[in-house]
Formats: sequence, structure tokens, C-alpha cells
Amino acid sequence: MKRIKLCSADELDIVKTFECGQCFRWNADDRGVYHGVASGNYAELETKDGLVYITTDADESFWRDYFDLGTDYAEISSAFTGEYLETCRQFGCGIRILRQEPWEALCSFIISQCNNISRIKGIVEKLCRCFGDELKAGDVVCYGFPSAERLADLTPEELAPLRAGYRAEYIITAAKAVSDGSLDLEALKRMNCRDAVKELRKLKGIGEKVANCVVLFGLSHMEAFPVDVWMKRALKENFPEGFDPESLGAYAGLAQQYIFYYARSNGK
DNA sequence: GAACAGGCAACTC
DNA sequence: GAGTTGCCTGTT
Repeated sequence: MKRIKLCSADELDIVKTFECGQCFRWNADDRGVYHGVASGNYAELETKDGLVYITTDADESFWRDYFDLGTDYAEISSAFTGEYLETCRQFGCGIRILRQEPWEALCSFIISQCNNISRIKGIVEKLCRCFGDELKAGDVVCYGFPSAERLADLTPEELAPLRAGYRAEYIITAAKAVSDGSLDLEALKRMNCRDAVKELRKLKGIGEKVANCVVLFGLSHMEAFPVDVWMKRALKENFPEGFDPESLGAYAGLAQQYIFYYARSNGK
């Protein structure tokens, strides 16, 4: 593996980005180095002297895209005005909206429903170990996210060891739809956000919240605005007269992530 | 043992 | 259409 200087720590705060609830396969070791897998590529990230370094076999261009480094977040978030949004933006600065694999995002956010992060991570990890391809990067052995094709033929009984509960059925339903072509995730990327959400919601077990997470984190629709119980609470407290995400424009999803991260960290 | 958790579907009025 | 309930599992 090679070690590359990726970007400045201002552009990418690895702690905030990996801990803000958008992804489930990145974990820090006791030295603060994050280890993870994306699209079958293993990487380690660390911050040193204001710079982010990445150790990986994959191309730098892959990771630049994954971390959305071509987008100027300072510029696009200047549209988030008002005291509260500015506080959230400042608090969350350095968060990147990861451009995750569509299928991985769909499957992961199905698992996320009514679940806490550590349990979600545990289930996703077991899913990869049981059904994903083994990957080798240097001395490290890890597992890729299993394809929809691989999961489509499984029975709920075969997924039972994951302890995903009633979500197992939803995973299989989604895997079948993706593998038989009735749900074309790449096509959803090219659709507008609202239609993509509508398509995803046709699947059993995919509601408004999960669909919005999938389009934001897996399909790069930055205007998506997932609202869960934390967001509901935060918006109610700070915008008692109501709040319209469309007022935030094409990058509402970034604002959502700032608000969410602030709410989760402060309880407000 | 009961209540609850980053949600959804099915059912009620 | 707004409100209620069961659902797997794990934690408190």
C-alpha cells in the first residue's frame, strides 16, 4: 500500500465525517487511525499537522471522489443563513457527504431503522464477513460489501445469524429488486431527487426517512433532507413556526448533516 | 419484566 | 390524514 497526502484537515475532518452517522464501515483504532472499506478498496486515514493522509492500494482519484473533495463546501454552505444554521455549520465544518455505493447505502439504511449505530455496524460487519468477498491489502484481510446478486438468493433463515430481525426480509426484497433489474440504482442517480425517493419507496420496508438517506448518501442527491426523530426534535425547537428544507436549495442535505451532527452532539 | 430505540406497514377512525 | 400498534433484537 502507498501513503498519500489527501487534503487538508479543514476540508476533511475524518472524525466528524466518519462519526456523523452517514456510514457504518469506518472504525478508529487506539491511535485515532480510521480503517474502512469502500467499493472493495481498503484504506487507513489519519490526520497529522493539519493534513489528512491515506494509506491504500486504490487510486487517489477514487478517494477524492468518495470524499467529494471536488466540491467547495465552504462555498455551498454560505447559503445556510441565520444564527442557528450558522452555529450548526461551524460546529460541523469538515464533514463531507460521502459518495457511497448505492447498493451498500440502500442495504445499510434498511438495517438502520429503529437501531443504534453500534448495532448497525455490528450487523453490517457480519453481513460482509458472511457474504462479502475477502480482500487483501498489505497484511490486512477485510471483506467487501456483498453484492445484491449474492444476497438475492438467500432466505431469511440464512440471514438470521446477523440478528437483523424483521429487517432481514427487507434486505432480501431489495436485493432481489436490484439483482433482477426492476430497481436500477444507477438510473436513480440520473433522475431528480423526488422521483428517486418515490422509486425507492416502492420497496417494502423503505419509507421516507430511509429513502432520503439512500439518495443523499448513496446516490449523490445533495438536496435530499432525511428527517428522523433527532432532526424532528431539532427543527421543532429551532423553527417552531415550521421549516421548509427547500429554502436551503440544492445542498439541503449538507445542512441536514450539520444540524443532525450538532443535535446529536449537544442535545439541541 | 417493561419500556424504548436514528422506522415501516397495516390498520383504525 | 392523523393516530395507533406490532415487529426482531438488544439495552436500560
